[in-house]
Amino acid sequence: MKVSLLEGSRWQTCADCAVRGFAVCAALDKTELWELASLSRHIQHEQGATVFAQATVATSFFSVLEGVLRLYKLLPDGRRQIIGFALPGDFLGLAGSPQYEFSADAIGAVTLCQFSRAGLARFGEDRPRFLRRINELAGRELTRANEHMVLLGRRSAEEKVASFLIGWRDRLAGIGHVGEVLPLPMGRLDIADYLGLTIETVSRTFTKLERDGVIRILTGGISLLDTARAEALSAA
Amino acid sequence: MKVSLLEGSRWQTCADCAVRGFAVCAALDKTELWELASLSRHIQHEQGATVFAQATVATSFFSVLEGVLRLYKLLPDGRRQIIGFALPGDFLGLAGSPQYEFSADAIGAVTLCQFSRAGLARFGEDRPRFLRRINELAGRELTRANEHMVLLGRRSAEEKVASFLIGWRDRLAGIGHVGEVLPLPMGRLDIADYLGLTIETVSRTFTKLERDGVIRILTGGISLLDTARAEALSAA
DNA sequence: CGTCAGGTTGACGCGTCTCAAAGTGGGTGG
DNA sequence: CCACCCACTTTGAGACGCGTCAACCTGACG
Repeated sequence: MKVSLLEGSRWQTCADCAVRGFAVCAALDKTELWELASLSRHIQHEQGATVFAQATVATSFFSVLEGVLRLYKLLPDGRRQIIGFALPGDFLGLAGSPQYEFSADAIGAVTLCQFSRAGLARFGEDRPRFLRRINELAGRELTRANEHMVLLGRRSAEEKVASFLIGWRDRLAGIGHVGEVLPLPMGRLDIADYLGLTIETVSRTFTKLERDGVIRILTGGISLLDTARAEALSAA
Repeated sequence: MKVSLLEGSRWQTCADCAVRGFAVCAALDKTELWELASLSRHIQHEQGATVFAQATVATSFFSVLEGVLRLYKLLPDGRRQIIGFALPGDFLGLAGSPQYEFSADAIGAVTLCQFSRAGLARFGEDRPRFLRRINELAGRELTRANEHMVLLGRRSAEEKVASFLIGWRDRLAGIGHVGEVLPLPMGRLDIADYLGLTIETVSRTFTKLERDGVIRILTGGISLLDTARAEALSAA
């Protein structure tokens, strides 16, 4: 069974944008929205494409419209840490540094709303409501980062995988996903690099969770059989 | 040899505050500074005191004036992850959530500038310059968090310790610390919980680095003998 | 039906954790 | 001023979880 995620949504203008309700622009009124629209353009990337790379000049901000991206940092010797996955509504560029702090690439096809750094900075300069919105998103990101640190530093492999599944389920729920099947558009290697594990350990842990009746493994996703157990592991 | 850190600095008004140049208030002009001062009060905490605890109602924001705090999250079973150390100039409360996301306690004596949540929120509400300053600090914090994730997920014990030392050196340098001795006001257990290791592993790794001529261990700090080597380990 | 990328499984080794004991320095009270 | 105490740190020995290396499986696609 093939599991898909947020396919087929389309838009015409900012006002009826699919992520209007939870993206950066949620804070704006109609007039501002029009002005912002004039600063943005939609871009698409296909599976695997790199949207921007760590340490290159940060010329743009992005807001995700459709699809999922992996955000990661590389060590000189090639070790990779995925610091997060970006979903529709997520804003990229919060760090505000002149170079990108991490790389981002598309997992599956993605559609983004692109803004020039300078343009958006000028737009926001004197709009407290917009700035507060940015703060809100940054705060949320910071909270996620803090929880991720606990996961990476203090949890076992099994707890890591369970936390990831629960966290992913909750994020998808937050953008309106329903259904008893949890799509996992990223591969095992991405999950491993997100959790600070190897692909083999992730695979073994999935198998163990399935053997224990906590999940069922499907192609492209899983199904949570024993939610309580998974949540316990994830909180533990 | 006892190593001390930022002892003895005093202030009278916000205008000649010790952290005036790099705290939140750096963005404010004289008039605003006076208004902000009326919203704040100085508080002190002694060694080991908890300033605020995870999951309690977040009634205040804080700006660190003197001393060092550890910021940490606890798992139900007592495992602890230190997500960062707060130094003079650091602002606490960026997450903006109604409950504190983590606990903070004093390592040694600390002096803080305390603001009521509501008061500061009102103050900032319509001051873009202040909001942008908050954004800047949040961005910096986010960058640090991202790097911390790489450290926790993808580095060996030796690399972790070296990264910690280099990072700590740079942060102290950033607030004006000079001298060839690097003070470490936090204990080994704090370092372990910051790096996602056990105290024994941290201790062993310090010893190894000393044996290899990279550092010299002093009471309350270290001295970096082979900076290049330490930096190499830290970047690796 | 062959190919290929991604996923799974197994055997083994290593790095870090665990448990235990001894060392060290600062502070306190006699 | 010394002796004791206590928290913190260091060191050692052994166990174990996860990484490594290698082989095999599976499903999608041509």
